Parts: sequence; C-alpha cells; structure tokens
Amino acid sequence: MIQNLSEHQREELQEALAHGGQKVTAQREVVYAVLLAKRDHPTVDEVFQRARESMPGLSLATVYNCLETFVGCGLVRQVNHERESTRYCPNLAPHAHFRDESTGRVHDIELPANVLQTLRSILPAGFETDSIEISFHGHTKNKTSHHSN
Amino acid sequence: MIQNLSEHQREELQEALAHGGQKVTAQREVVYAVLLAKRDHPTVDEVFQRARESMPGLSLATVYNCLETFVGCGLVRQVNHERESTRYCPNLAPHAHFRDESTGRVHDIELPANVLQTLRSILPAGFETDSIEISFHGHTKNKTSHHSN
DNA sequence: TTGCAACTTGGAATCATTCCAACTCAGTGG
DNA sequence: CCACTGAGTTGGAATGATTCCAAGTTGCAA
Repeated sequence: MIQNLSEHQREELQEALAHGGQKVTAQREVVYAVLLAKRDHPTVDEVFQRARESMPGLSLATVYNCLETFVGCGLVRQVNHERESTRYCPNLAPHAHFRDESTGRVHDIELPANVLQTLRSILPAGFETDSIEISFHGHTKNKTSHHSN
Repeated sequence: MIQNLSEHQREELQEALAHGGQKVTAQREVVYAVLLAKRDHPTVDEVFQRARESMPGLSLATVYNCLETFVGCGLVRQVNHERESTRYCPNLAPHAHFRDESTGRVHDIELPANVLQTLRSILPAGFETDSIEISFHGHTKNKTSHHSN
C-alpha cells in the first residue's frame, strides 16, 4: 500500500523533528509516508483511513497530533478552504491553491517569485508578513488533468 | 448604538434582496446596519451581540440566515482565516486581508487591478476562476493604525 | 531500576454551524 | 372578513471537525 520512507525521507523527518527535541516514532513515519505517497491534499480523516491500512491500531487523535507536529516543524502545510475540513500537503515550494468547485479537488499552482514579490509590495508600510495564502476558486475545463486532487 | 439605515442603504438592501424574491425584514435591516456601522469583520456571534442591542429578541439562527442571504445576493463577503469563526465584511471592492497574529485583527488591503491581473495570469490553461482569496498573516509595526480590526 | 520526557490513545468535551419543526406575518383571492 | 400561501423567524436539537484530558507506553539516561 503505502511505501516506507526512503533513507532520505526518513532523514528529513528526523532532522525536522530534532529541532524542538521531538522524536521519530512509528506513527509519525506512517503518517508522513501517507502524505508523501499521494500528494492530493488529504483531510485528517483521509490520512487516518490510509494510515490505518499499514497501522491498524493508529488513533485519530494521533493523526491530529502528528500533522500538527509536522506543521509546527515546517514539514507540511495546512490548506483551508472555506469551512471545509483542513487538508494537508507536503509541497513546501511556494504555491497557491486552486479549488475546483465542481469536483472539490485542490490543485497546486506554481507561484513565481516575482508574483510573490508583487504581492508583498501592495502592503502598506508597517505590515510585516510571515506568510501569504492565495486560493483560487473556479472550475477546470476538460483536459484530463494530471494534477492530484 | 447602531444607526438606522440611510435611505440609500435601505434601497441597496431592498434592491439586492429583490432578485430572488426576497424581502426586507426588520431583522435583515438590523443585521445589515450592524455590518455597516463598524466595518471590522465581525464574527456571527459578534454581529449577534451587537444586533441584540437594538433588537433583543433576535435569534442566532436568524443572524446566520441573514448573513447567508446577504452573501448569496452579493451584499457582503465572507472572510475565513484558518479554522477560526467566519467573519463578514461589507467591503465589496476587491481587496485582500491581512490578519495580525498578535491582535487577531483583520485589515483590508487594497488590491490594484494589475495585481489581480498578474495573479490570474499564473493559472495554467484550463483553469477558470470565479474568485481569488488572498490573505496575509503577520503583524503590524507600531504606527497607531487607522484600520478597523 | 527508577525516573523522566515525549508520545499515544479512546473517549469526553467544545464550538461553530446546520437542521428542523412550529410559529409569525403580509399579501392574495374568494 | 377568513383561509391559504410563501417567505421569514425562532429555539432547541443535531452534526461534525477539532481539542482536551487522563491513563497508559516507550526508550533512554542516571
């Protein structure tokens, strides 16, 4: 089902957790592996379902904990759309999200540095920004998409 | 406390509701007035509290209903930040939001047409967008702000 | 072997939001 | 007038995602 982490991925995980004295655990490995296996912005519940396939005893609370931890140490990003369940993605490159209203799928949209720059420039003096979230809503036209959902 | 609607504002309300065969009611007037009185992106609950001052019997469900109606007929916009309660603002001009992490306040940021244009341009072919949401997170530096919260 | 700190777990609790069934109200037609 | 209709309002119950909590694990260090 879900591949184990590669050497490199485990190191990334271990490294990220190390700051803040956190440890790699079996549960965290599984949850992280789930995120990397299918980069489709799953909800907590979806992660939970998938992770259970390789670790039946895993609890929902732990999935919440793991994801929160990962966000905290910068391994994954949270994606919120309207009032829907929070989704998670391991794509750390700066990118925007496009939510297809008809399918509910979320696509990553590459965000060129200059656009990011332009955006920052519209802030009045005195506004210091840590992060910018950009989400498009609409629909996709035909074209069998290669994107994940 | 909350001013009554001006002639012009009531007309706007009436007009917007008319499409879709909806009526101006005392409750809707109060809720709308609350939004116009203090453009500070209140949550449903805040609207509820304020509206009660002029209409004690008003129910929370009605506030939800009114706001949903207003959003439906384009009178106000919803603003979501992370997992927090939905907020509402009557500013219809295209604008981004800046959320001050330390105070929780939300500021409107003017969004020039060309920036909007630039953003649209990063979408790959086949993506049709209805709306774009942009939110900055960060903090504001000194400078007694004139902005609403 | 004891202690500790980080972690996990299941269930209870929270909180925003939605749902629902009963009730109000204004306007219409008989 | 009176009944009917449709839109609106209301309070309380129901939902659903997320958070909280107290008890139980685990691995390592003293």
